[in-house]
Amino acid sequence: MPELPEVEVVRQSLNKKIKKKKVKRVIIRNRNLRFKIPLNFSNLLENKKITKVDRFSKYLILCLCNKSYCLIHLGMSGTIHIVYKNKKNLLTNSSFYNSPKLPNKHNHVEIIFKNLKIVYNDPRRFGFFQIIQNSYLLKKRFAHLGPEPFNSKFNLRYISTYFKGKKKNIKSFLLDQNFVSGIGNIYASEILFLSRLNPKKKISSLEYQDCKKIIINSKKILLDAIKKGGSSIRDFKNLSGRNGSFQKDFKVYNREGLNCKRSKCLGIIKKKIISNRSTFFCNICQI
DNA sequence: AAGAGGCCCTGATAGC
DNA sequence: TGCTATCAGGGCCTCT
Repeated sequence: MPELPEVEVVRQSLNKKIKKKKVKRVIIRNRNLRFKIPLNFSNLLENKKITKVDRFSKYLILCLCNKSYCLIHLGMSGTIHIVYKNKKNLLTNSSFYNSPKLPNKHNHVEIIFKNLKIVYNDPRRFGFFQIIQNSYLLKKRFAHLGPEPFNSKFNLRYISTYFKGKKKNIKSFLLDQNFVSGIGNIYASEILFLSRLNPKKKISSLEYQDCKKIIINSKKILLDAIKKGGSSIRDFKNLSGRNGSFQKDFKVYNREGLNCKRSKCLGIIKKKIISNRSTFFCNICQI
């Protein structure tokens, strides 16, 4: 489900709902996620105020009033649902009518506040929760991750330094979170289409202009996706149960066999497995 | 060190 | 209807 834009959309709505609210109670329904939720997890959250909801890359960060942090990663299939406690609220809140029915299977964690609770659901269990004790450890936790595309550190000098001595194709670098963090399989294909670059192209053959395009278009695609509420393929919805709409803007992802959307291009979208993931590109305008 | 590949897990869908 | 195979938006680990 979630690449940086989807996680950012969740962060924004979550921040509105739980910022400055105190965690009353935490219920663990199922500890089994990528990392097993530790027995003292509830204790570390209960009675703490959420100062704000932050994000880095694809990680949600609940900032707690005692300067510790609760990391949430949604993995491939993690979703967060919001449930209002008060039935009157339910009936008057318009978002209620758009809300998906709360799934009853694969709910792992419920974080309960005074008027509402958030429920974490994750069928594939690739997501996780993790408490980080302080900002130093938080920094350390993210130390292996490259800059987000929005960061000014993601520049030409950085890219050429990083590419030195490496030989893979450009698609696998966009997916490499050590190189640049936040881009996933969907947006990697879209960024390369916009840059007119073949995903199989080796980084050694990239020109100065190509790298420039990658920098600009990474920001562009992700920002555009955030603005449109993310991409809703499968079950991604924001907390109000609304779909994002960026999937309508996909130029190549999931469009195998269809015509290229670039004006006057007569190409057909092809699908190839690159770095173990489906990759989509136009066979004519992406050289 | 870099790169390829496998693995964690469940569910939806396609094909027989 | 029911079986099996394949695929899915992430990230970590091991082996060469």
